[in-house]
Amino acid sequence: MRTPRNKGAGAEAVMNDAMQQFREILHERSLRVTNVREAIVRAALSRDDHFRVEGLVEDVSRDGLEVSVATVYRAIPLLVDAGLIEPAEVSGEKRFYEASFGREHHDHLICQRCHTVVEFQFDAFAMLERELAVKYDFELTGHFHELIGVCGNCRRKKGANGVH
Amino acid sequence: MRTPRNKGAGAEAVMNDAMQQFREILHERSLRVTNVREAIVRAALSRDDHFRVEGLVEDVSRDGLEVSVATVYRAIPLLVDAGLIEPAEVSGEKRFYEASFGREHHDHLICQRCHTVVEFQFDAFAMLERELAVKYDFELTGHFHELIGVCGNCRRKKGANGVH
DNA sequence: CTTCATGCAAAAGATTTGCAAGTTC
DNA sequence: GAACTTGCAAATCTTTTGCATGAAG
Repeated sequence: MRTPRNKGAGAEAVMNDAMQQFREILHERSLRVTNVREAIVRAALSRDDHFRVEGLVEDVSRDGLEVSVATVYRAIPLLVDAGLIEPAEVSGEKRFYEASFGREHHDHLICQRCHTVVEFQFDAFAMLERELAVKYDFELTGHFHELIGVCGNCRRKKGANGVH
Repeated sequence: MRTPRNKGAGAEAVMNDAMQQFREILHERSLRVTNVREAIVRAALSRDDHFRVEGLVEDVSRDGLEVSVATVYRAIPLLVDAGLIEPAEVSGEKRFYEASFGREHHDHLICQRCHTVVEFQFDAFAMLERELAVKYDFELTGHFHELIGVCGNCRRKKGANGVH
Protein backbone atom coordinates (compact mmCIF):
# COMPACT_ATOMS: atom_id res chain seq x y z
CA MET A 1 0.00 0.00 0.00
CA ARG A 2 2.88 2.37 0.51
CA THR A 3 5.57 3.62 -1.79
CA PRO A 4 8.73 1.52 -2.01
CA ARG A 5 10.67 1.54 1.18
CA ASN A 6 14.33 1.27 2.03
CA LYS A 7 14.51 -2.23 3.33
CA GLY A 8 17.99 -3.24 2.33
CA ALA A 9 21.32 -1.58 2.02
CA GLY A 10 19.99 1.98 1.85
CA ALA A 11 17.92 1.65 4.97
CA GLU A 12 20.81 1.93 7.34
CA ALA A 13 22.18 5.01 5.66
CA VAL A 14 18.78 6.67 5.83
CA MET A 15 18.52 5.82 9.49
CA ASN A 16 21.91 7.37 10.13
CA ASP A 17 21.02 10.55 8.29
CA ALA A 18 17.77 10.78 10.15
CA MET A 19 19.48 10.28 13.47
CA GLN A 20 21.97 12.95 12.53
CA GLN A 21 19.22 15.39 11.73
CA PHE A 22 17.49 14.52 14.96
CA ARG A 23 20.65 15.20 16.97
CA GLU A 24 20.98 18.56 15.30
CA ILE A 25 17.51 19.57 16.37
CA LEU A 26 18.36 18.48 19.89
CA HIS A 27 21.58 20.47 19.93
CA GLU A 28 19.90 23.56 18.55
CA ARG A 29 17.53 23.43 21.47
CA SER A 30 20.07 22.44 24.10
CA LEU A 31 18.33 19.14 24.61
CA ARG A 32 20.05 15.87 25.39
CA VAL A 33 20.74 12.96 23.09
CA THR A 34 19.49 9.96 25.03
CA ASN A 35 19.11 6.25 24.44
CA VAL A 36 15.40 6.52 24.89
CA ARG A 37 15.01 9.25 22.31
CA GLU A 38 17.16 7.40 19.84
CA ALA A 39 15.16 4.24 20.38
CA ILE A 40 11.98 6.16 19.66
CA VAL A 41 13.47 7.50 16.46
CA ARG A 42 14.51 4.03 15.36
CA ALA A 43 11.10 2.61 16.14
CA ALA A 44 9.32 5.38 14.27
CA LEU A 45 11.49 5.19 11.18
CA SER A 46 11.19 1.42 11.06
CA ARG A 47 7.47 1.60 10.60
CA ASP A 48 6.07 1.48 7.11
CA ASP A 49 2.52 2.18 8.15
CA HIS A 50 0.44 4.72 9.99
CA PHE A 51 1.15 4.35 13.65
CA ARG A 52 -0.04 5.67 16.98
CA VAL A 53 1.90 6.62 20.07
CA GLU A 54 0.97 3.39 21.79
CA GLY A 55 2.42 1.46 18.88
CA LEU A 56 5.77 3.15 19.31
CA VAL A 57 5.78 2.34 23.00
CA GLU A 58 5.32 -1.33 22.14
CA ASP A 59 7.94 -1.29 19.39
CA VAL A 60 10.51 0.27 21.64
CA SER A 61 9.87 -2.24 24.39
CA ARG A 62 9.97 -5.10 21.88
CA ASP A 63 13.40 -3.71 21.09
CA GLY A 64 14.53 -4.31 24.64
CA LEU A 65 14.23 -0.83 26.11
CA GLU A 66 11.19 0.19 28.15
CA VAL A 67 9.72 3.62 27.62
CA SER A 68 6.69 5.33 29.09
CA VAL A 69 3.96 6.84 26.94
CA ALA A 70 4.64 10.21 28.52
CA THR A 71 8.14 10.14 27.14
CA VAL A 72 6.98 9.21 23.68
CA TYR A 73 4.41 11.97 23.74
CA ARG A 74 7.15 14.36 24.73
CA ALA A 75 9.36 13.15 21.90
CA ILE A 76 6.81 13.29 19.09
CA PRO A 77 7.08 17.05 18.47
CA LEU A 78 10.83 16.70 18.23
CA LEU A 79 10.57 14.02 15.59
CA VAL A 80 8.06 16.11 13.70
CA ASP A 81 10.23 19.21 13.87
CA ALA A 82 13.23 17.22 12.75
CA GLY A 83 11.24 16.13 9.71
CA LEU A 84 11.36 12.46 10.62
CA ILE A 85 7.64 11.85 10.92
CA GLU A 86 4.44 13.68 10.10
CA PRO A 87 0.78 13.47 10.99
CA ALA A 88 -1.28 11.17 8.78
CA GLU A 89 -5.00 10.50 8.50
CA VAL A 90 -5.94 13.73 10.17
CA SER A 91 -9.63 13.60 9.38
CA GLY A 92 -10.38 10.50 11.42
CA GLU A 93 -10.95 10.45 15.17
CA LYS A 94 -7.62 8.98 16.04
CA ARG A 95 -4.21 10.49 15.65
CA PHE A 96 -1.78 8.67 13.37
CA TYR A 97 1.75 9.47 12.29
CA GLU A 98 3.95 8.12 9.57
CA ALA A 99 7.68 8.15 8.88
CA SER A 100 8.53 10.81 6.33
CA PHE A 101 12.30 11.18 6.41
CA GLY A 102 13.88 10.22 3.11
CA ARG A 103 10.52 9.39 1.59
CA GLU A 104 8.58 11.35 -0.99
CA HIS A 105 5.70 13.40 0.22
CA HIS A 106 2.32 11.90 -0.58
CA ASP A 107 -1.30 12.23 0.35
CA HIS A 108 -3.95 9.63 1.08
CA LEU A 109 -7.01 8.12 -0.47
CA ILE A 110 -8.95 6.32 2.25
CA CYS A 111 -11.73 3.78 1.90
CA GLN A 112 -14.44 4.55 4.40
CA ARG A 113 -15.58 0.93 4.48
CA CYS A 114 -12.43 -1.15 4.79
CA HIS A 115 -10.09 1.68 5.80
CA THR A 116 -7.61 0.77 3.14
CA VAL A 117 -5.17 3.61 2.61
CA VAL A 118 -3.77 4.30 -0.84
CA GLU A 119 -0.96 6.80 -1.15
CA PHE A 120 -0.86 9.16 -4.06
CA GLN A 121 1.46 11.82 -5.23
CA PHE A 122 0.13 14.23 -7.80
CA ASP A 123 2.22 17.29 -8.59
CA ALA A 124 -0.68 19.13 -10.14
CA PHE A 125 -2.15 19.61 -6.67
CA ALA A 126 1.01 21.24 -5.41
CA MET A 127 0.99 23.66 -8.30
CA LEU A 128 -2.57 24.71 -7.65
CA GLU A 129 -1.80 25.12 -4.00
CA ARG A 130 1.07 27.43 -4.77
CA GLU A 131 -1.19 29.44 -7.01
CA LEU A 132 -3.71 29.75 -4.22
CA ALA A 133 -1.10 30.75 -1.71
CA VAL A 134 -0.01 33.60 -3.92
CA LYS A 135 -3.58 34.71 -4.43
CA TYR A 136 -4.21 34.92 -0.69
CA ASP A 137 -0.74 36.15 0.20
CA PHE A 138 0.15 33.12 2.28
CA GLU A 139 3.50 31.46 2.56
CA LEU A 140 2.72 27.75 2.55
CA THR A 141 4.43 25.51 5.08
CA GLY A 142 2.33 22.39 4.86
CA HIS A 143 -1.00 20.89 4.00
CA PHE A 144 -3.39 18.06 4.69
CA HIS A 145 -5.15 16.47 1.79
CA GLU A 146 -7.21 13.38 2.22
CA LEU A 147 -9.65 11.90 -0.24
CA ILE A 148 -12.40 9.82 1.28
CA GLY A 149 -14.39 7.28 -0.69
CA VAL A 150 -15.22 3.65 -1.30
CA CYS A 151 -12.66 1.43 -2.95
CA GLY A 152 -13.46 -0.86 -5.88
CA ASN A 153 -13.28 -3.96 -3.74
CA CYS A 154 -15.82 -2.72 -1.27
CA ARG A 155 -18.15 -1.50 -4.02
CA ARG A 156 -18.11 -4.92 -5.59
CA LYS A 157 -18.75 -6.64 -2.29
CA LYS A 158 -21.67 -4.64 -1.03
CA GLY A 159 -23.30 -3.14 -4.10
CA ALA A 160 -22.51 -0.38 -6.53
CA ASN A 161 -23.77 2.64 -4.63
CA GLY A 162 -22.78 4.45 -1.47
CA VAL A 163 -25.84 3.46 0.56
CA HIS A 164 -25.30 1.32 3.63
CA MET B 1 -13.74 35.49 6.46
CA ARG B 2 -16.51 33.22 5.31
CA THR B 3 -18.54 33.12 2.15
CA PRO B 4 -21.75 35.18 2.11
CA ARG B 5 -24.37 33.78 4.41
CA ASN B 6 -28.12 33.70 4.40
CA LYS B 7 -28.89 36.25 7.05
CA GLY B 8 -32.12 37.71 5.77
CA ALA B 9 -35.16 36.43 3.97
CA GLY B 10 -33.52 33.31 2.61
CA ALA B 11 -32.25 32.17 5.96
CA GLU B 12 -35.57 30.91 7.18
CA ALA B 13 -36.23 28.92 4.03
CA VAL B 14 -32.82 27.30 4.28
CA MET B 15 -33.48 26.40 7.88
CA ASN B 16 -36.77 24.80 6.93
CA ASP B 17 -35.21 22.76 4.16
CA ALA B 18 -32.45 21.65 6.47
CA MET B 19 -34.92 20.64 9.14
CA GLN B 20 -36.89 18.74 6.55
CA GLN B 21 -33.80 16.86 5.47
CA PHE B 22 -32.96 16.15 9.07
CA ARG B 23 -36.41 14.72 9.74
CA GLU B 24 -36.04 12.46 6.75
CA ILE B 25 -32.84 11.00 8.09
CA LEU B 26 -34.55 10.43 11.42
CA HIS B 27 -37.51 8.70 9.79
CA GLU B 28 -35.29 6.52 7.66
CA ARG B 29 -33.68 5.28 10.82
CA SER B 30 -36.82 5.04 12.91
CA LEU B 31 -35.54 7.72 15.23
CA ARG B 32 -37.68 10.34 16.91
CA VAL B 33 -38.09 13.99 16.04
CA THR B 34 -37.59 15.76 19.32
CA ASN B 35 -37.42 19.36 20.50
CA VAL B 36 -33.92 18.82 21.70
CA ARG B 37 -32.70 17.53 18.35
CA GLU B 38 -34.38 20.33 16.48
CA ALA B 39 -32.87 22.88 18.82
CA ILE B 40 -29.45 21.42 18.14
CA VAL B 41 -30.05 21.68 14.41
CA ARG B 42 -31.12 25.31 14.71
CA ALA B 43 -28.11 26.14 16.84
CA ALA B 44 -25.71 24.45 14.45
CA LEU B 45 -27.12 26.06 11.32
CA SER B 46 -27.15 29.47 12.93
CA ARG B 47 -23.43 29.45 13.38
CA ASP B 48 -21.27 31.08 10.77
CA ASP B 49 -18.01 29.91 12.23
CA HIS B 50 -16.19 26.77 13.21
CA PHE B 51 -17.75 25.50 16.37
CA ARG B 52 -17.26 22.81 18.95
CA VAL B 53 -19.76 20.62 20.73
CA GLU B 54 -19.54 22.74 23.87
CA GLY B 55 -20.47 25.78 21.82
CA LEU B 56 -23.66 24.15 20.65
CA VAL B 57 -24.59 23.24 24.20
CA GLU B 58 -24.28 26.90 25.15
CA ASP B 59 -26.17 28.13 22.12
CA VAL B 60 -29.05 25.78 22.76
CA SER B 61 -29.28 26.79 26.39
CA ARG B 62 -29.08 30.46 25.43
CA ASP B 63 -32.07 29.66 23.28
CA GLY B 64 -34.04 28.63 26.36
CA LEU B 65 -33.76 24.86 26.21
CA GLU B 66 -31.19 23.00 28.28
CA VAL B 67 -29.28 20.14 26.68
CA SER B 68 -26.51 17.91 27.95
CA VAL B 69 -23.25 17.46 26.10
CA ALA B 70 -23.97 13.74 25.86
CA THR B 71 -27.06 14.46 23.82
CA VAL B 72 -25.25 16.80 21.50
CA TYR B 73 -22.50 14.26 20.99
CA ARG B 74 -25.16 11.72 20.16
CA ALA B 75 -26.77 14.10 17.67
CA ILE B 76 -23.66 15.17 15.80
CA PRO B 77 -23.43 12.09 13.55
CA LEU B 78 -27.06 12.59 12.57
CA LEU B 79 -26.43 16.15 11.51
CA VAL B 80 -23.37 15.08 9.59
CA ASP B 81 -25.23 12.27 7.84
CA ALA B 82 -28.07 14.63 7.01
CA GLY B 83 -25.55 16.92 5.35
CA LEU B 84 -26.20 19.81 7.72
CA ILE B 85 -22.73 20.12 9.13
CA GLU B 86 -19.27 18.80 8.39
CA PRO B 87 -15.95 18.51 10.16
CA ALA B 88 -13.61 21.47 9.78
CA GLU B 89 -10.09 22.20 10.96
CA VAL B 90 -9.24 18.63 11.70
CA SER B 91 -5.54 19.34 11.63
CA GLY B 92 -5.43 20.89 15.06
CA GLU B 93 -5.92 18.89 18.24
CA LYS B 94 -9.48 19.95 18.69
CA ARG B 95 -12.50 18.93 16.72
CA PHE B 96 -14.46 21.66 14.98
CA TYR B 97 -17.55 21.51 12.82
CA GLU B 98 -19.19 24.00 10.52
CA ALA B 99 -22.64 24.35 8.98
CA SER B 100 -22.65 23.15 5.40
CA PHE B 101 -26.29 22.87 4.40
CA GLY B 102 -27.18 25.26 1.60
CA ARG B 103 -23.68 26.63 1.48
CA GLU B 104 -21.02 26.06 -1.13
CA HIS B 105 -18.33 23.60 -0.29
CA HIS B 106 -14.99 25.18 0.49
CA ASP B 107 -11.65 24.34 1.99
CA HIS B 108 -9.40 26.23 4.38
CA LEU B 109 -6.17 28.11 4.35
CA ILE B 110 -4.98 28.54 7.92
CA CYS B 111 -2.32 30.84 9.31
CA GLN B 112 -0.19 28.94 11.78
CA ARG B 113 0.73 32.13 13.64
CA CYS B 114 -2.51 34.04 14.07
CA HIS B 115 -4.89 31.17 13.24
CA THR B 116 -6.77 33.24 10.73
CA VAL B 117 -8.89 30.99 8.55
CA VAL B 118 -9.45 31.87 4.91
CA GLU B 119 -11.98 29.89 2.94
CA PHE B 120 -11.31 29.03 -0.63
CA GLN B 121 -13.15 27.26 -3.35
CA PHE B 122 -11.15 26.15 -6.35
CA ASP B 123 -12.84 23.86 -8.84
CA ALA B 124 -9.57 22.76 -10.35
CA PHE B 125 -8.90 20.70 -7.24
CA ALA B 126 -12.16 18.85 -7.58
CA MET B 127 -11.38 17.96 -11.16
CA LEU B 128 -8.00 16.53 -10.27
CA GLU B 129 -9.56 14.61 -7.42
CA ARG B 130 -12.07 13.00 -9.74
CA GLU B 131 -9.26 12.05 -12.06
CA LEU B 132 -7.39 10.44 -9.20
CA ALA B 133 -10.45 8.58 -7.99
CA VAL B 134 -10.88 7.03 -11.41
CA LYS B 135 -7.24 6.06 -11.52
CA TYR B 136 -7.43 4.24 -8.21
CA ASP B 137 -10.94 2.90 -8.72
CA PHE B 138 -12.44 4.80 -5.79
CA GLU B 139 -15.85 6.32 -5.60
CA LEU B 140 -15.29 9.65 -3.88
CA THR B 141 -17.64 10.65 -1.09
CA GLY B 142 -15.71 13.47 0.48
CA HIS B 143 -12.35 15.01 1.09
CA PHE B 144 -10.40 17.01 3.55
CA HIS B 145 -8.04 19.67 2.30
CA GLU B 146 -6.36 22.17 4.54
CA LEU B 147 -3.47 24.42 3.58
CA ILE B 148 -1.20 25.58 6.37
CA GLY B 149 1.02 28.62 6.13
CA VAL B 150 1.82 32.10 7.32
CA CYS B 151 -0.42 34.95 6.24
CA GLY B 152 0.90 38.23 4.83
CA ASN B 153 0.12 40.16 7.98
CA CYS B 154 2.11 37.85 10.17
CA ARG B 155 5.02 37.76 7.77
CA ARG B 156 5.20 41.55 7.82
CA LYS B 157 4.98 41.66 11.59
CA LYS B 158 7.66 39.19 12.51
CA GLY B 159 10.00 39.06 9.52
CA ALA B 160 9.90 37.66 6.01
CA ASN B 161 10.79 34.06 6.70
CA GLY B 162 9.14 31.17 8.46
CA VAL B 163 11.57 31.01 11.37
CA HIS B 164 10.19 31.70 14.81
C1' DC C 1 27.41 19.92 39.22
C1' DT C 2 23.95 22.08 36.43
C1' DT C 3 20.43 21.33 33.39
C1' DC C 4 17.61 18.22 31.25
C1' DA C 5 15.17 13.51 30.82
C1' DT C 6 12.32 10.03 32.53
C1' DG C 7 8.75 7.31 34.86
C1' DC C 8 4.98 7.37 37.55
C1' DA C 9 0.83 8.67 38.95
C1' DA C 10 -2.38 12.24 38.99
C1' DA C 11 -4.75 15.53 36.17
C1' DA C 12 -7.10 17.25 32.37
C1' DG C 13 -10.00 17.15 28.35
C1' DA C 14 -12.90 15.03 25.12
C1' DT C 15 -16.06 11.62 24.08
C1' DT C 16 -18.82 7.44 25.19
C1' DT C 17 -21.89 4.61 27.79
C1' DG C 18 -25.14 2.41 31.40
C1' DC C 19 -29.14 3.30 33.49
C1' DA C 20 -33.51 5.19 35.27
C1' DA C 21 -37.03 8.35 34.08
C1' DG C 22 -39.41 10.91 30.56
C1' DT C 23 -41.15 11.31 25.48
C1' DT C 24 -42.54 10.19 20.85
C1' DC C 25 -45.09 7.49 17.72
C1' DG D 1 -47.66 0.54 25.34
C1' DA D 2 -43.25 -0.24 22.92
C1' DA D 3 -39.27 1.83 21.46
C1' DC D 4 -36.51 5.65 21.57
C1' DT D 5 -34.38 9.93 24.20
C1' DT D 6 -32.34 12.31 27.60
C1' DG D 7 -29.58 13.69 31.61
C1' DC D 8 -26.52 12.29 34.83
C1' DA D 9 -22.64 10.29 36.43
C1' DA D 10 -19.32 6.99 35.76
C1' DA D 11 -16.22 5.12 32.53
C1' DT D 12 -12.91 5.44 28.61
C1' DC D 13 -9.34 7.15 26.01
C1' DT D 14 -5.85 10.21 24.83
C1' DT D 15 -2.64 13.49 26.04
C1' DT D 16 -0.45 16.51 29.52
C1' DT D 17 1.84 17.69 33.78
C1' DG D 18 4.10 17.79 38.55
C1' DC D 19 7.51 15.84 40.94
C1' DA D 20 11.32 13.05 42.63
C1' DT D 21 15.08 10.46 40.82
C1' DG D 22 18.45 9.43 37.37
C1' DA D 23 21.47 10.82 33.33
C1' DA D 24 23.89 13.94 29.90
C1' DG D 25 26.94 17.53 28.89
